[in-house]
Amino acid sequence: MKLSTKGKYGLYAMYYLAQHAGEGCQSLKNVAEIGVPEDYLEQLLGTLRRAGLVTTVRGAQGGYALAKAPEEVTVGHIIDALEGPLSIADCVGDESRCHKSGQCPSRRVWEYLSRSINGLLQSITLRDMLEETSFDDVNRTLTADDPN
Amino acid sequence: MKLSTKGKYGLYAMYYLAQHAGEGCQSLKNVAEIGVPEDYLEQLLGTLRRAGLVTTVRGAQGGYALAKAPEEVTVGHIIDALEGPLSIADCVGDESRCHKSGQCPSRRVWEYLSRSINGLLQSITLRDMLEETSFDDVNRTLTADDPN
DNA sequence: TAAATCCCGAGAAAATTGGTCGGGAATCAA
DNA sequence: TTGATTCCCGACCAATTTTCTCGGGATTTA
Repeated sequence: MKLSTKGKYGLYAMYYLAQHAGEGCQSLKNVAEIGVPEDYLEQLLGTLRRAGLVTTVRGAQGGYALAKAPEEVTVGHIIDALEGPLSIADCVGDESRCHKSGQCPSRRVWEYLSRSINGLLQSITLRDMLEETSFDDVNRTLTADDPN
Repeated sequence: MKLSTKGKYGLYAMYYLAQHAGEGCQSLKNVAEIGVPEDYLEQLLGTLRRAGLVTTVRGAQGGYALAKAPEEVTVGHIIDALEGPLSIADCVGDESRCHKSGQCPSRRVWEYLSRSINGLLQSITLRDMLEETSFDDVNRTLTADDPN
């Protein structure tokens, strides 16, 4: 089980922008210094823009910047935008075969996991990353307010 | 972001075996009633056997059974076996570029997420699924004892 | 006008997933 | 012993997704 690099690349890029917030916008070429192919990164940043997470300025001296303050952007926002929402539901095979889908234990497990993982992802902001706190110290509660 | 069906199929199969524990072993054909193509399921069960999660009996009247009690098998065991361990680490690009990989905030996030999600997966057993308790009621702690 | 820079869609290459097939090996029952 | 049942295993393939590339267009600055 693994996450694709899309989400990882996206987080690197967003973190880069967070570090350089206040310095004006950063060109694609600058952001690509994090070690991602420019042409590919451009696509990802386009997606992040359409998701409302970054703003762009076109033309010379243009570039990318965070659309919100670092404390308002969570890891979950970034991953959702790039990889789509965590989806593990959808009963196996045709639904008709799945009578009592409401109580299906496997489904209940998936739903519980979805909620928990989403809560986890939503609990970490770019601000948290900028500060050097250890995440483990934080006593995070997993009460997901956006059950997906 | 999504889990593949492999893990889901595997969990269905293991749950089926848990439900029929004590009835002797179940043939592939029986297990396939959960709605998974037989030939494909056979592969998954083979993987689960090699992971030590199921035992098999060959020959007529043979079949599959849980290798351990339902309370000893976690969702994490099943998903690890079928999809490999949750891996989101591995610094982007060539390592050389990633000086101070020890403190890299993105890496710290991935590692924290890995530990948390693994803890979550390990906290649910087949026994939990057999009993109709709501997972949300359980106040689960996310202290992963196997940081992966 | 020229340079810088983002925007966008069309793909191509590689990896993964999901599924199929054919034959072999073990066991049981007649 | 023979045949039916059932698991075992490797090879293979189709579909999908991921990762990446390319070419040209639009916008802005100098």
